[in-house]
Amino acid sequence: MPPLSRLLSINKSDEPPRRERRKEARPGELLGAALDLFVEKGFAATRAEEVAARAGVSKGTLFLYFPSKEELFKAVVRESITGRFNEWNAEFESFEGSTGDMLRYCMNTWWERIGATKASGITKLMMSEASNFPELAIFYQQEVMTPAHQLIGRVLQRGIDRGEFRQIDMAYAIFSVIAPLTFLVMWKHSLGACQPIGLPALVPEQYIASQVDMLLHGLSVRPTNENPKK
Amino acid sequence: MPPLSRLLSINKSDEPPRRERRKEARPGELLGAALDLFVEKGFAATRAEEVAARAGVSKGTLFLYFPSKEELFKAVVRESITGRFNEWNAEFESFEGSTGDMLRYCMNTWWERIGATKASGITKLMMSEASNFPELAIFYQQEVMTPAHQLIGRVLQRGIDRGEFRQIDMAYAIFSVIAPLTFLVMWKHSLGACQPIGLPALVPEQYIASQVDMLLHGLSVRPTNENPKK
Amino acid sequence: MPPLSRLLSINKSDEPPRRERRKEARPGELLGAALDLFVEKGFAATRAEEVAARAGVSKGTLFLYFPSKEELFKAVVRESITGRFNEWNAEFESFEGSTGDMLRYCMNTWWERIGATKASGITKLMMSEASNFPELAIFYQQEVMTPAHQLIGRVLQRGIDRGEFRQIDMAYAIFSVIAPLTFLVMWKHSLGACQPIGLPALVPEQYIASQVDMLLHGLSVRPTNENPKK
Amino acid sequence: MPPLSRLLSINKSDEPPRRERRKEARPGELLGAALDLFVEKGFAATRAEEVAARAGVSKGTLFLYFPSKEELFKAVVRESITGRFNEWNAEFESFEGSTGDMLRYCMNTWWERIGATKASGITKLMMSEASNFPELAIFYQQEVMTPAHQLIGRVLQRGIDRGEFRQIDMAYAIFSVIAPLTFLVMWKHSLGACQPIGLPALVPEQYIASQVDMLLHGLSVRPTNENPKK
DNA sequence: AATGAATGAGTATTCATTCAT
DNA sequence: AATGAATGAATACTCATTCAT
Repeated sequence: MPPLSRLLSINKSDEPPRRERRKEARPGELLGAALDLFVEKGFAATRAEEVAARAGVSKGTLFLYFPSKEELFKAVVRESITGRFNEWNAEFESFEGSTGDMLRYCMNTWWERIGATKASGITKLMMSEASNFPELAIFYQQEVMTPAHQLIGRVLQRGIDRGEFRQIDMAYAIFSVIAPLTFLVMWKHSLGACQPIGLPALVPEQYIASQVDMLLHGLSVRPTNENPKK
Repeated sequence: MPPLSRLLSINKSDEPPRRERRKEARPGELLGAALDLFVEKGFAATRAEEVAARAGVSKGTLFLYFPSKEELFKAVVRESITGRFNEWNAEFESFEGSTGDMLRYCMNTWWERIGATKASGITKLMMSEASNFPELAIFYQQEVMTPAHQLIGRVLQRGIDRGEFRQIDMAYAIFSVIAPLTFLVMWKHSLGACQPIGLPALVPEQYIASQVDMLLHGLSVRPTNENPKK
Repeated sequence: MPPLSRLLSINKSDEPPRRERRKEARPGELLGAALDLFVEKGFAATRAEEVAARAGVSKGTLFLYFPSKEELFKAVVRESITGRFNEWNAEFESFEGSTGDMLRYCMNTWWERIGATKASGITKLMMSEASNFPELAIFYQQEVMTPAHQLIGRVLQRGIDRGEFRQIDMAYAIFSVIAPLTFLVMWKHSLGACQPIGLPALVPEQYIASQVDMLLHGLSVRPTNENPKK
Repeated sequence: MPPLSRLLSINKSDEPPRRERRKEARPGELLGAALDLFVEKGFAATRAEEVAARAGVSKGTLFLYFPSKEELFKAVVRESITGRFNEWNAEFESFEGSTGDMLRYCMNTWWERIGATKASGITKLMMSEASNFPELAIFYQQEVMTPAHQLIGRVLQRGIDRGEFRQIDMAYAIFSVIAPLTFLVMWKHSLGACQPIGLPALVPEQYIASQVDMLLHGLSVRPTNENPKK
């Protein structure tokens, strides 16, 4: 049944809608727009039409590529995860130099490749929506968190083995790397965008430098004078 | 008008809402139920009827106390934030002992009073919903983050002044306290609930102990052998 | 989130919408309206809002009582079927008189109780939508067609046993009763409503009288002069 | 322009549509596919893309031949109805033999040429969709029902005139021929496809034989012993 | 005060139809 | 002529909010 407005030849504006054919590019454009909006507003508060509009297509086109909003969400998460650790593992396998430098390089590189890009939104997304998408949360744990733990664990172990780092409880020490980075992206995607006037903004590079500095001090083998009684 | 203690009762414990009818308790029960659900599912994905049901009242009653779902959300945040730092400031003003012990006490106490209780959900909420409620985010920054920064800043400064901690960039060092604690509540309320089988669970007390340990090492005045070239 | 028009207090007409509370009566009213519309336009072409409007309620109310349009359809069919044959079986069990009279009474009564009422629409519905609702079609076969076959079969057998009717192939003879009645309701709900000008309308009572007459002639024991060679 | 025989090909057989590309056959294949689907699912529940797919062409091609789904429906009905009675009238005009045989031949032939073929779907369609397409219903009445009435009327009148049939109310007696045949196609296209296990299936040829038998008995001139009191 | 039936704007999704290729 | 990507009006369904009881 043709829409009434079309039968009556009603055209609100002079510019006809652009009907570009970009089948190859569509999914990527839609995933990008969806990532932006899901990160910014959350899954439930993001309207499908908004995603389509930001990707420059109509509502219908979105559903041409993703069968439902939920599948779109899953695709957004999977897209940003797929095959990200393989390259990293190789890269750090061949790293030469002190493990301290390695850790610093590791965290700075993470910022450049993940933290500073849209991909960091995935972390925000999962933290915010995990309980609404339990299967995805487990998938994320397996595909992202576990490999990340392993990679960091290997770096720390290298430092200990080479006598650069002190003995630590590895399972929890890993969080000393993960926590500040995770906090950074959460901050960037939430309160960081609502900086109240008067407070100095958090500069990511400086934040990371400070965290690395504190971490390397914390891992150093020299005894501290802190808590001598303990 | 319900007594303030009732209104604030959601901060005190995790005990499930009582289904017995105590008229004066209604707003508090609703706020408690709302906090639970908003934290778990987000603002948009939480249905008003669900909140009412969990509070043991009917849908209509919810709107008797709160004019809209949005106002309910704001009330949840505001109630949970109200003046927590006055007592804390006083408490730590009178603290005697090493600043290291003070910092450890500080972080452990935060876990007992905030992190382990429903109140920690507010942090999760604000991180997740900040961009949907910018005014609340600014309110949160002013009422929670800024006082927290100041309190932590004062503790760290005490350590430096007393020669216990090394010289650091205060603005960023504060994040070395805030980041791990914030990460903990985010984790607890999101991915931590979706532990994939086979991985060891994160035990909050041990996590905090580890973070404190690393932090105090990182703040210690002794030089490290890390990056001797630098 | 309150609808914008309500926040702005836009009221298009002076008469406020009637908010009658009629929980008991709603399902019946909705089923009645749905039967009308499904019969008239088919399942797919009937809009849920239309059903609600004809029942004098809003869209939302419909879904308060029936979880989906499909469930509404099923309820419509089931409602018109439930416990219809019990009374009939008893009634005809106690019939006294010739079986011819019985059959005439049977078909006239069917018209009064079913054919002339909205219930006849169910037959039209099932004939039109059977392949869209296969499970319902089977349900209808079991709950309506099979009992009807049995009832008619018992009547015809009575006539044969009493020597009033000739020997016939019972399985197919039953259709000599069912077919004309089914045709009548199909006609009434379809082409009968589109009588082209100039043609005489089909008067149900006369149609049934004619069919009964033909049927009883057809069942009579006297030999016919038709097809003597056969 | 495809030859008429192609356009009408849907009336001739039930053979599945050929997927090989014969450009000239497109409209016919589309009409065939459309008839199948409209009959099976109804107009509203049939998707244009499905019709195209079954005809082995793309969605766009359908609208190349038919300006809208509604026009496609009308074309399906019109094509299937076109002039069928001229040949029949001539055929039966020249029939020799008893009118009983004529009527039997007539009904059997109808089954072979119409009832057993896809063309019978048109009857199902009109019965189901008449109220959604009143103009088509009137068209159908004029082109199919009225000629059919006249043809049957002439046959019955021949029997009466020749003393083979008893006096009857012609207008209604005609329905004694039409009703069982119409019922048969409705059954075949609806509930007949949902035979519940355990029940014997309706065999069309036997059904027709039974109906003819009953009809000829009913039309016979010999008095019956039925209702002697009346 | 409390209830829960009723409302209707809003949203995901479908699908007839268009049009660039 | 044919394709199928793109469109957007239409529709089922949800849920915050209202209000008669």
